[in-house]
Amino acid sequence: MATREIARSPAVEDYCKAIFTLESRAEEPVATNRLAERLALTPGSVSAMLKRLDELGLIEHHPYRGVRLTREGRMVALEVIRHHRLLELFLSESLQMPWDRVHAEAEVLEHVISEELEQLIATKLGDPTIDPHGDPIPSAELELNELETLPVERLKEGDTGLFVRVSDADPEMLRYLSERGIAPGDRLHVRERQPFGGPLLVAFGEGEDRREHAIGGRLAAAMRVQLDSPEPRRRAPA
Amino acid sequence: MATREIARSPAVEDYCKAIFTLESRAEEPVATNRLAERLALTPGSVSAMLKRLDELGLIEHHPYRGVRLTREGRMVALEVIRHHRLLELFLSESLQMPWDRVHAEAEVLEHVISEELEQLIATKLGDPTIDPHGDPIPSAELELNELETLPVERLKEGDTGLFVRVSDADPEMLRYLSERGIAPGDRLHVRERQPFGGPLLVAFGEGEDRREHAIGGRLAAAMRVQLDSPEPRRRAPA
DNA sequence: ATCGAGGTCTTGGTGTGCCATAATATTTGT
DNA sequence: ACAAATATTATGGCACACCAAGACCTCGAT
Repeated sequence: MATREIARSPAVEDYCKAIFTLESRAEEPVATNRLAERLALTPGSVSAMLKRLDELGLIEHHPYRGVRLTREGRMVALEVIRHHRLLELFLSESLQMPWDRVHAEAEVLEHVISEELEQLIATKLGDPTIDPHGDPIPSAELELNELETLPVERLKEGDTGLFVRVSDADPEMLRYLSERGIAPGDRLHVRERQPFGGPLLVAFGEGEDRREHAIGGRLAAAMRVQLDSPEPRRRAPA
Repeated sequence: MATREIARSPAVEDYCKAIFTLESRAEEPVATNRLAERLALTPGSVSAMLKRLDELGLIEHHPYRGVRLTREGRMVALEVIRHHRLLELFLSESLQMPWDRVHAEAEVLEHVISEELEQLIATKLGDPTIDPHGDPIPSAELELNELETLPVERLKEGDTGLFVRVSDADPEMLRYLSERGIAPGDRLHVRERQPFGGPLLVAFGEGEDRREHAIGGRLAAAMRVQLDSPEPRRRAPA
């Protein structure tokens, strides 16, 4: 029952990666339609592929019930995610590629770099643990430690914390943030929360650099924060 | 009649690249079998693909007569070769990947890097003109200037010159050379030429570093030299 | 100069991976 | 219990490879 090395096409890897991230957002098995949506494919195509992945032993597919990764499938996903995030950091750090472009480039490269190149890049970067968007990088042994974070939209007035992470998927958003000098690692402080699902007024940075910005909409959902006072919080926004 | 950007799969690019290099070794159009051999495919597969490439306007295929690149096809080839050689240099220079491994890695990466990444790499390396094996790198405008070189096997006793280039295709060979401290850029001097197609005794380097090696067989064909006295020479070996 | 023989090349039929669309099946909410 | 939402199967297409069969070319012997 050795790990099967066959049939690891870009498509297969993309499916595993997508299932992995959808799986870690919710406890239930992943639905075909969610997957189709995320991969920008038709449900029919996805259904067919799921059958194959099941036969390959990468997922467990219970028809009409959804899908879960096997241990093996999870390894594939983590491997690819490690590649992706190392590449993002590498492109941004070593080649000065702008923040908002590294994602698209890494999306392709992640499927083709050798283990040896992965290793060289990791070493060159000093075995980093987070990428430029604040996403944690799985270790060489494929251990991933996610930290507990909240999206900005769930913060309350007076909350302080560290802006740690932002989805890398939308270049527009990243450009918006970097134009305003906001980046993961910044301290933040919620000054005011407007009612009716409106934006939050948030101060970023400290001392001289301190600047206020209104954060709302999809942006407030994509930006994630590590709270100073880790007081537990329920699902629903205030 | 704008340059058609469609249908540039890795396979298509590999065909163009292979045709390009075969074409530049001989004046006649490239034969299907040569191509099949170089790409490690069956002639049948190649034949089918050549038909497609012709329809795409990348080659001119005269059935049973061989194949030539069009201007457009040549551009595709040069673009990929530029990628390949920049990547080789980058991997070797910026990431310390050993000389004999960069080729295989570049072989895959060359098809997937964006124009922007190409640009960043070129800039980082200072717009280099030769790669670590001494192969010239096409400019951003896809101009390639090959220098006149002779394989070591065609040198005569007493010849001196610069070892400028070695085929990147055989890692064994590259490892052999680097173990002995021989690399493109070394000066060389032919001490003795053994008869009956035997090896040549060649001194590399100068002063302290000077060392003699016997070079023969496929190695003597793969290593190329820029002669000090560019006295013209005929085809056949002495 | 003609006629094979043998190498070279192309064609045709297949298979695989991955996608699409359309028709069909299953589950779910009311 | 049935419409709506969700998922699956069936069928087809495209890219790209393989093998086997047949077409074409060349060259040497007559």
